[in-house]
Amino acid sequence: MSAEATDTRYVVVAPGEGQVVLTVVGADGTVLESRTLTGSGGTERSRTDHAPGAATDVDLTAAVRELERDGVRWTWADTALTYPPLLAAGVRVARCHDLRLARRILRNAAWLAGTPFARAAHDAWDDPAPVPGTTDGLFDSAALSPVRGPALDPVHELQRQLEVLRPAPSDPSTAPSSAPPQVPSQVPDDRRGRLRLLVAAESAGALVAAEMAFCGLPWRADVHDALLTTILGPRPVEGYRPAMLEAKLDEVRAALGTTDVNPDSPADLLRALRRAGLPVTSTRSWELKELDHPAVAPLLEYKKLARLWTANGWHWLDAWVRDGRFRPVYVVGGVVTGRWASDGGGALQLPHQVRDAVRADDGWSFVVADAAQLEPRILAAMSGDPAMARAGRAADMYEGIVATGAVETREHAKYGMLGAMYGGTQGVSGQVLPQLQRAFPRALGVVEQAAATGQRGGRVTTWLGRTSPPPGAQRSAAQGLASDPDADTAATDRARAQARSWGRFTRNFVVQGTAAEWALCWMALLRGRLRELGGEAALTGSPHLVFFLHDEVIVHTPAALADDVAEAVVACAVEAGRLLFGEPDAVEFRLSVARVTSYAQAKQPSQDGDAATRDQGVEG
DNA sequence: CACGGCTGCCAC
DNA sequence: AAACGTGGCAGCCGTG
Repeated sequence: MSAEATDTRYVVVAPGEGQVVLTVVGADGTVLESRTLTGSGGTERSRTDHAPGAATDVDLTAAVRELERDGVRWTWADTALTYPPLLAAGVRVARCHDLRLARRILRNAAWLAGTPFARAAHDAWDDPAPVPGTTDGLFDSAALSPVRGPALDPVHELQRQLEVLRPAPSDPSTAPSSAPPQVPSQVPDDRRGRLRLLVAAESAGALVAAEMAFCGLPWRADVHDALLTTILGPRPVEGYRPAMLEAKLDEVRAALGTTDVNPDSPADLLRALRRAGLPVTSTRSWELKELDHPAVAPLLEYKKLARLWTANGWHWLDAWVRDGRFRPVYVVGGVVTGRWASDGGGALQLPHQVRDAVRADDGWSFVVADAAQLEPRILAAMSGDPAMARAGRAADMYEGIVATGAVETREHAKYGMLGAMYGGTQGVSGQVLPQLQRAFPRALGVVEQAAATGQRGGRVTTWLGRTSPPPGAQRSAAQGLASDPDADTAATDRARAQARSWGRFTRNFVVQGTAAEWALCWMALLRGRLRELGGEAALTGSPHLVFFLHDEVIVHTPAALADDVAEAVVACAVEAGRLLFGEPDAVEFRLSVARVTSYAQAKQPSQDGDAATRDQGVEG
């Protein structure tokens, strides 16, 4: 993930009608060479799987294989469109530059405000990527796709992005290349360097996402089905509830003295509960839990079972698991903070209940690794708070905080820190906040400052320069109203509440977003190491990433390599910390690492919160 | 009947 | 411990 190399050569892939143009561009933006690939006779493919931006008629694979040996950075509009066909043809690439993902980051970057790049008029590069596979007749997105139009020249776009990211010539680290057309402004080179790293990491993430979709998460439908049958009863006839749900529902109805309550309708259920004399204001589980009534227990059980049935039951299995693999669609950068989102399949919310269906292939293992207390460690690192960094070198950071004497118990440390990062004010969070502020003024200052900026309507940035969106029009309108002396108090209160809410968002943004950057770097580095471990073997025949969830990865690996993989995962976590925050390892990014054959054997959430008993992994 | 808002719960 | 951050998604229910 060497984002900095000045000798990098970019190969821009520009698909057109019946041809693909490959343009080699130097790090200074100079076009070095270009070649046109045309549909070679005989191998012409059907256009039925035509995706916009993908090289459909032209076989790219040979050219990619050849140029890949030179270590180039592949540059294309959308990794999600262009890379999957290459993977299907057995081709992998080491590095890429995703123009659309980079564009979004750079256009929003507050650090680049005032540059010509930031001020340029909106164009189609700012539009969302076309959706792959939407190619039916009238709404053929390929035909409509601006990617194919003359207006969107990927070479030109790369040149613009390289220019805005290029270090100023005064920077001693800059190679004395021919004077680049200078240069947007007084953006400090340090910031440009961070943005270069962010763009490289985001692009690497796009490669990982495509590869994970290609490989899929190993999923045993038979195990899943057996699990459902055990918990819910046999699969019911379509339109009927499973037996165990009906049984619980009978108990609920008996206890409430009704025969016809629909437990799936909150309004109906609420009425029935109140008729039975229960003083509830909603049907939320946590509210019901407080009540002493014979209907409560079976109702809570019903809700639990119903959730499993509707969200991850047989329908889900039919829809999302094929040939022993679960293939969710990951949306890189889909969350404003830089976290990934997913589209369909609920990949970001796989309940622990069903994780036993995630099984390694015969002779293979999973290495499941999860960053321990990632966000507080990130806050310690980005704030440079020496006392909190000391706590962040402990195996368990919350114990580390207790050891500084700032708070009494691990629970106080945990909920205090979570509250500080989320903007909590009530309960334990609020109580210990002053203690944390006293002990860690710089760290708490970072989040307080971010909250204050957001509350004023300002924007904040992560460590690498991802910038929060401007407050919505709705908020601004409310603000305007609030400053109007005639505004009624209700409107004023609403405006204040909205401002505070935006402050909580920006408070969390800087930490969550920087944690996402660490995780991207971690995964990008790991991807490279896994490729080395795999040697010449194909992606699915060697250790490969199969799952990523904010601060957690799963690698599917031949069992014989599992120990090497576990070591690599830990090494990459350390390296990711250095990449972002520099050499000294002021904070240690610890992992818990498990070598398992079922995902369910990896950490379980314990009932009493976040067990301090969890093992702290192989780096011990 | 499609769509969107709302509720509630899952994940981190 | 408490109802405080980011999301996805199923089902209900009112609206056009």
